[in-house]
Amino acid sequence: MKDCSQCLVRNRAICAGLDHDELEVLGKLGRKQKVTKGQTLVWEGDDSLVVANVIEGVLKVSMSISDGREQIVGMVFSSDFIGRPFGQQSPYSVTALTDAELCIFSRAAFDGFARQHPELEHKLLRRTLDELDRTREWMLLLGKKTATERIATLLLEMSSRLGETGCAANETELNEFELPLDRQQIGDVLGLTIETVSRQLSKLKADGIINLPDRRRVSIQNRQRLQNLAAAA
Amino acid sequence: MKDCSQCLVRNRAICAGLDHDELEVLGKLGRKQKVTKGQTLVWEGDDSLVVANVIEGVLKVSMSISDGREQIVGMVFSSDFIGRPFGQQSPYSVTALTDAELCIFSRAAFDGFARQHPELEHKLLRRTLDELDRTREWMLLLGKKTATERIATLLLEMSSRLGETGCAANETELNEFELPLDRQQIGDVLGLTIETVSRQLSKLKADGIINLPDRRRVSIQNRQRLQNLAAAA
DNA sequence: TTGCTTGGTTGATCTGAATCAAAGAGCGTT
DNA sequence: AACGCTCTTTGATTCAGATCAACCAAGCAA
Repeated sequence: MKDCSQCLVRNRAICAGLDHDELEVLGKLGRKQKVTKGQTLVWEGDDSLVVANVIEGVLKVSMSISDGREQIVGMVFSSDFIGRPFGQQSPYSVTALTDAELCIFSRAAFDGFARQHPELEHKLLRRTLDELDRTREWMLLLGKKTATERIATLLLEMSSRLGETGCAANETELNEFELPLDRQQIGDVLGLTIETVSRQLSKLKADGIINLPDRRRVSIQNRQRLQNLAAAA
Repeated sequence: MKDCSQCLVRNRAICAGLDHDELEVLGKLGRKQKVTKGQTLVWEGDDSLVVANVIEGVLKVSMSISDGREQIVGMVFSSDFIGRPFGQQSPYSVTALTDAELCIFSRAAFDGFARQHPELEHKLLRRTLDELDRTREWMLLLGKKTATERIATLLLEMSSRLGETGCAANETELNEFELPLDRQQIGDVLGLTIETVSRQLSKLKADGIINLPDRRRVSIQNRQRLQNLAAAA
């Protein structure tokens, strides 16, 4: 890697907080890599060979049953961490939903570096705890929420996570954004079929709560009503 | 705390690996506490004041929607860690499913100790990563599996987790065990109603796959068929 | 212009699990 | 042994979302 100090996610990824020398060592272990939309970086069940920071783009984390049913179990955004450190196999696949740019490390090398840099492990721990919280929130959605509640929750979550910039002064809830998911993928996140997703979105549009300028764009017309529908905890 | 060296989970909990002096310091921060079945230790949304190691017993981690719908998002067994370190609020409740014995720490004190003991944080990180894997596996269940598959998966999971002793030479898959959950709670783990749970269990019994000696006991008669029904990934 | 492809919508019908309703079964108390 | 309690099972009915089946719209190639 050329120069971590110029990295787009320098202050938001887990490498933030490392000093100049440490960054130099870590930088030698990693390499920048572009992946294209649809490309799978890690396959469920395969040896866990790489981990990475996301510099730019959105990826999905998914698990599936042998007959083809698939569930998206996580979404990874700019500055987030990808992969399964300290584990022989990856229990899930990681696939790019948009073109993306990553900072990739061999898992073994990263594990070794991490064990020697408590500050890095601490950041990774905090991130993992946050991810666990989000995942549990999603379990509540999958176990107990109705189709309408699920769609509303997803739109609000995307509005919020796509608006994150890492800069505390600049946390926006976007009112218009481009979904990094097609209808099938929305279904795979929410535990619904493509038809149900489509119907629910059409309903929200008919009710004037959202607008759908094109296949991928969503514009929130009435956030309050959307929040009511999401049946927040 | 009197003496960590005598602790039942000495070699399995996250404190394993600390040396004598460290253990003494940590021991002074913690206290043993018994909780009775049904008692709630941490309330969803409240300040995260305590964390703990489970010495003995089983607890549930749950989240709910304001109208009362509840989802169990995790189960905690002997030697597991409870609570939300490094966070102001706890996003979930923790409630004892059986009488239990805990080793409790104030969250703030534990956070401080952890930050100064990388080995402890490392153990906590590994545990959190494992818990995240299990949680994602459960998302697949909630999003995509049928009622039959869910019940079969739960029975196999309980058989395996109740059989864990921490001693690698002694990992058993129990063929008969006592469920720490009543029917309602099974429903709350699986995203099903109590009636569906009851019907599915009756069906498995009628098919000779399991036996139900009493309300809480389960005895697996044909593990292979149960595994087939679970539709493993 | 036509045809083809991919992704999305809409309608009709079906079904697995929820809901509604009523019995049982086990158990401690009097 | 009769009562009240909680938990569980079983049966009848309903319904949200799945499935099956057209159809539509945008992009693009020839």
